[in-house]
Amino acid sequence: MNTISVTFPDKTQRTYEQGITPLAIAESIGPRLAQSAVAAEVNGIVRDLTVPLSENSQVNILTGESPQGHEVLLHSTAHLMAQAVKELFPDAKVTIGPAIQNRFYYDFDIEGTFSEEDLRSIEAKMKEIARRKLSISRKELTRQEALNLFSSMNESYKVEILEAIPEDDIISAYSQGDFVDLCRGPHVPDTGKIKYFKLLDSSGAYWRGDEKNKMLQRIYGTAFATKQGLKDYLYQLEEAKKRDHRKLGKELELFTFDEEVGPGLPLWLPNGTILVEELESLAKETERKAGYLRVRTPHLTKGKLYERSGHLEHYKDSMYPAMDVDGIDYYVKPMNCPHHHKIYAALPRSYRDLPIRLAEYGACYRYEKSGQLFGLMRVRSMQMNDAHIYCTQDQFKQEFLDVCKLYLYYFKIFGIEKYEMRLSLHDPAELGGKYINAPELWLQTEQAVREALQEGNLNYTEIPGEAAFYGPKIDVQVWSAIGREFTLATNQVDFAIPERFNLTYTDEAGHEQTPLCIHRAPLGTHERFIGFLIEHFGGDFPLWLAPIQVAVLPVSEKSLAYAREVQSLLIEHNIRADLDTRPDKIGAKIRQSELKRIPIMLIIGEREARDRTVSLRRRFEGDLGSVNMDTLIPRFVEEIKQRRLPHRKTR
RNA sequence: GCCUACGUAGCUCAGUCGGUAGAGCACUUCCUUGGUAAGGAAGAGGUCACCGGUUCAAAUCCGGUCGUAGGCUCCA
Repeated sequence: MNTISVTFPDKTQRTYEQGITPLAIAESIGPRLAQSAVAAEVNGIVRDLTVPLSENSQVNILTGESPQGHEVLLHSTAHLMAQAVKELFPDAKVTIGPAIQNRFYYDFDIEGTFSEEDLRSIEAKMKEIARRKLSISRKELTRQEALNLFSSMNESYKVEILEAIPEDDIISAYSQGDFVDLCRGPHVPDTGKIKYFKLLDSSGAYWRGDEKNKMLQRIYGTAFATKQGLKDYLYQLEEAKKRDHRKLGKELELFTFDEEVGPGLPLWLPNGTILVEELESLAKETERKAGYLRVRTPHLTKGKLYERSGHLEHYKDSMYPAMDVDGIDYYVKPMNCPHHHKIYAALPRSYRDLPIRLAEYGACYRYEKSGQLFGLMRVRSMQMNDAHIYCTQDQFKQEFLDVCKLYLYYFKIFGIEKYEMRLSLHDPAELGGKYINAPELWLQTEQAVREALQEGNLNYTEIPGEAAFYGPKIDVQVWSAIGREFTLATNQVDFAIPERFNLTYTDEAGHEQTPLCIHRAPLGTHERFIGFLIEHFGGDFPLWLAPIQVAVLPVSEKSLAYAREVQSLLIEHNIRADLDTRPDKIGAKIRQSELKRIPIMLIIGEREARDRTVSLRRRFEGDLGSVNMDTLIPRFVEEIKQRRLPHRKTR
């Protein structure tokens, strides 16, 4: 019998008989490894544990705790669920069931829907099948065999998938007991490997994600290699719910929605308004230093402007319908750009004036489809920290880089560590169609953007074919504590202006030239940004943002007069201070302030009144002892001015 | 927009078989004047989302509308 040499990740080598399976290798290393193995990475490819090895190989036995192993486990759990569904609902047709981040789903075509009880009984059936320890085996089929098999099973979706598989791909099916599924694999060797799982929820999902197709029923679930892993994940989901900006927004009285006002139209309560205005101050201060000029424009505009801008042609579905004013169509604005272009065009411009950076906290209205609305993250009325930079070709790279640096400046202030910049490029094949036909301009600008990013040492990924119709763009993705991904900031280059708005400047030689326009919103919209911040900070805002910065808490009415003095002193120094005059005990007042997540508490009893001091208590730090107000106030003022982050880690 | 679920006091939520509305917190008043996460008592607070239907009788059953949530799709 021939032998082969197997190399392990730690570079050790062992010799085995040719045809040995990774499972047998795992057994030879130790029973515990064999027990927890779910798949094997053979020469860099994740494979089934039961595939025999025919040649010298590098082998990494994967347990369900490795990322690749976890994916296999999740995928196999999806199959287990499909088997359970087929046993309970024989008429259900299976479609696809992939693993996603920490979860899996499977889409079924059934009559009606899955109820909560259905999920429970499916889960119970899954446990039962898992206990049967059915071995999971792979079989490679010819296209015709596969078509015959799935046609005979009446699995029309599988037949449809088969028809779309390219000619030379290997077609494989996995079976466990009576259940057979068309699948590329790999899978765990038997259902007994699947121990710790939970079905999370069900919902509708279109076949192939296309709303023209039939609505299928999707079930989401999760699975882990260990009991603790599952427990931790479910705990994490619970914790994430506590940080949900909609829940915190209510608890901390930041914003509200009202049925009579309308969906997606947030009302900012006084506490939330403080957040909005602090962000505005930050942006105004930053932009003033960066040479931006502030402008203001109306909310209503004639349709003619949006014909010129191209919005009515490309964007009409997302605009509120026109209102008729004296026989002329007027629209509420969905974007500020056309107005800013008009401001640029209002005066003759020389190359000496450029770059011109026009900034506005402009309110916009977009008609989002009702199903898209989501708390503050997706709304119909919004305010953007918008600006448009008009510059020459020569100035473009520097201007673009400066904008990107602005992002980083803001991210540092907010302690945003995880973000991703996505550079969306045009697709040359669609010039003149999806993209305006200016091939040289595209290439030249995209290259300038790349260089700007590289010079700024910014990490980014390139996404071909995702640019706006008028130019390349950078979107900045961030992830909220709940794990939702959001496009917060955007930075776009606009080529469409020259032809549509006739914007010009006079160059050194006295010739008319067309400027480039950069459209940028580093904080995106107030609504989404604050929604994100609420989740990012879990409601514990840094001092400069906290709606109530200081709670003044008198121990009893005897020290109320001095407490009032302290509050006035704080307010004089522009510190937002609340005074708790309720006849509660000090413990209760502290609890209330803690629940409201007020960062600083000043406790004032007779001792403090006598010594003219305060007892300082900070959230997450507790009692910090008695301090003189004269030393305390400059410290608070400085912390606010520098916009320092809280001591505690925010994520 | 589509699928599904949900909508009861300011908030969080009970409410059985259809028989006319409940708790905790918050709020108001009173007692208590206290020392670092809940002192005590009383009171007030509801068109059970809205509209219609079935019924002697609807928070409860049925239909519609509005809103919210989880998805699908799309985006700041």
